[in-house]
Amino acid sequence: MRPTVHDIAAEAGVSLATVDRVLNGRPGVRRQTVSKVESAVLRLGYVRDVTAANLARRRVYPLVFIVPGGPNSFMQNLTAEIAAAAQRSTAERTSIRIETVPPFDPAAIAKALDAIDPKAVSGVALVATDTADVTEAVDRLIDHGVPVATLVSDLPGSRRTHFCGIDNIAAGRTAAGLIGRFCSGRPGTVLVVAGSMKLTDHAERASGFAAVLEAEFPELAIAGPVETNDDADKVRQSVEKALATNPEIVGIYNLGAGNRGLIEALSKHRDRKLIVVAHEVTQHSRQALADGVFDALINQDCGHEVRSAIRVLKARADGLDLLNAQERIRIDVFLKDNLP
Amino acid sequence: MRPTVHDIAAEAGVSLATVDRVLNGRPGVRRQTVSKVESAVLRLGYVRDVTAANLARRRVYPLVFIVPGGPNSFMQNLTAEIAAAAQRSTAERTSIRIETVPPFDPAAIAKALDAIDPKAVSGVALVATDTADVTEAVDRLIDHGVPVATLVSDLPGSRRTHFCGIDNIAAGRTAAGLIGRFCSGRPGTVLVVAGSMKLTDHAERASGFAAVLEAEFPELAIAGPVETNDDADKVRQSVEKALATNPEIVGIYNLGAGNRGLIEALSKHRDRKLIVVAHEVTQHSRQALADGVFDALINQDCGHEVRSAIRVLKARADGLDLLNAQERIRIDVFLKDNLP
DNA sequence: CTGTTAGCGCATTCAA
DNA sequence: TTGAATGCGCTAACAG
Repeated sequence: MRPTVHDIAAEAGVSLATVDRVLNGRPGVRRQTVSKVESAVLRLGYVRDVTAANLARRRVYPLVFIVPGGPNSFMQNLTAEIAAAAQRSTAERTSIRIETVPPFDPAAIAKALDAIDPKAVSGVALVATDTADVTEAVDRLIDHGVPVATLVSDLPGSRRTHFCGIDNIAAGRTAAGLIGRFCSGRPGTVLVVAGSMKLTDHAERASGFAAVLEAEFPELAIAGPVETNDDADKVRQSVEKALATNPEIVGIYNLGAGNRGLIEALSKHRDRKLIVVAHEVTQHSRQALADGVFDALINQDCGHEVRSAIRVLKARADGLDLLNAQERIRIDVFLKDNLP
Repeated sequence: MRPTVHDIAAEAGVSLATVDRVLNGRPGVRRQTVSKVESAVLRLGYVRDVTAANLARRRVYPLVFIVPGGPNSFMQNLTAEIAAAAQRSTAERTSIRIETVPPFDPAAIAKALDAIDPKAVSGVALVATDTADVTEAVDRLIDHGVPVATLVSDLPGSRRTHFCGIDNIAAGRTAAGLIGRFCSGRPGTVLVVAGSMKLTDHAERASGFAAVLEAEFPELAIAGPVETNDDADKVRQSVEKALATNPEIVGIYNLGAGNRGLIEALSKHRDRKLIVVAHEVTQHSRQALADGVFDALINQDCGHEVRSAIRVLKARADGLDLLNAQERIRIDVFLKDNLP
């Protein structure tokens, strides 16, 4: 039978209320008494029953998610996953608010962060752009004691609590390994398409990609990265132009969004046998992979990211520690053979 | 404020105890009264607070895990993950017993299953061999109302509650896609090495592999599968013999265990530039991938599998439903670039 | 068949 | 600075 607060109280020769004060670090207890309780806790190996505590205190965790709006399919999936988590909120004792901000608008993110009342919230998660205003707004929340998790794209300069996303350098390296091997020694150029180098995830993918391609596949050169702000039309135009002007291109790595544009551009060049790797499984990219238009997709499970963010923020709000292995977001590699 | 049992009692004009009887489907309540309560539940949109219920009834979930012993690194990792989960048992209200049985011994598994007292257990998980005795023993437990989850390798002929593992056909297909593309058109033979075709996971991988290789890479023939009972020595001998006698071999797919033996055999043939794909990240396979001895590894996250099994069995014991997306075990594809 | 009552393990008034 | 008493939402004796 595991010990309860009653056992501690008896063992320490104090009342329930005093035990509770010590356990929760509340003031108004003599040094002497504190250590009496603490040693009783140690002696009996007491661990608090969190569910009972949450019941007694009627705890709910008000959480805010800040995500970019716009046509980006991945972000729409992400938002849907947050909404799904919000549906489960009573069972999980959470209360989730989704705040949509315009895409690629650091000021809007900073403003949304600053509008949050630190006392009314037990955690914040956001898809960040790596800019000074956002970093500062995040650190302000941290200073007010609010746990902040970055989602999908990290904010390395900040003091954010946790990053819920993949290792994007490794993702870029993986893309290079795949393209390099699929090209099987054929020399040429690989076009790299990105959304914005101001996004940490994009910048990291580009650097990981370049590192491996240079080191292991010297026969392949890199063109770009061209920046498209994740706009499908710009992606289409950029790729069409590159394919028209550069006959050396043997592969394309789209490390950002806008796969729709890429697919359109490729539809006119089915004869060129390009090796194409892109990110995120969406309706369009899935079809392209199945059709052999894409050769591989690198994916992050945004459902996992959202669930992880919630677990991390809740745990942090209570000062509990978490299961690291469970929070590691995997770099999913999909060929058409293992598409779920 | 979400409604409680008190609200239901008031709304239905009955006592707390009666509400509880109806909610838990216990007998001894008039038809009339039952429907009064049920309609009150519907009207107020009541959902039970599971944590409070578990507190009141001091619920614990006694779980049994049956796993093969022996030198297989993957199974050792799996056992370690179960042990880690057992450490967390107080917080998760579980009580986990690990039962180790000799590897490749269906009778031992069946015996262990039959030794379980259905009344003393709320769920069972096992790594199954697909044989009649095991299938029947599983179905007997199911008949006694015990939820049973298969772990890693499924038991398709049984009425098991859930399979915690990867889609092994897709895993085999993926291996074929990888080997096929990495061979880049070079004709030859791929040696397939398996543990035992009596294991559903191995059989499924072999069939998925063959299907894709035949359909998409007609220049590649298949030799095998040779069965090794996951014994590293047998793997080494089989591979050495095949490499010595068959100069056509350009690739190897080890869909079972015993990677140590494979690595030893390959160490004498570094000049042959073989494409090698194997399963499961372990100490040895990880090193082989980093060294370029292996070209890719397909992995299943056994920590995830164990956590999933626990969630599934607990949910099933209470008749709750679960988050399917969270329980899908991914086919991890590792190149040396994304090895964690 | 139905209701009363006393907990589960913990937090929190309100007095002392 | 400390303690007694009450309640969180639910279950389970025990009566009636």
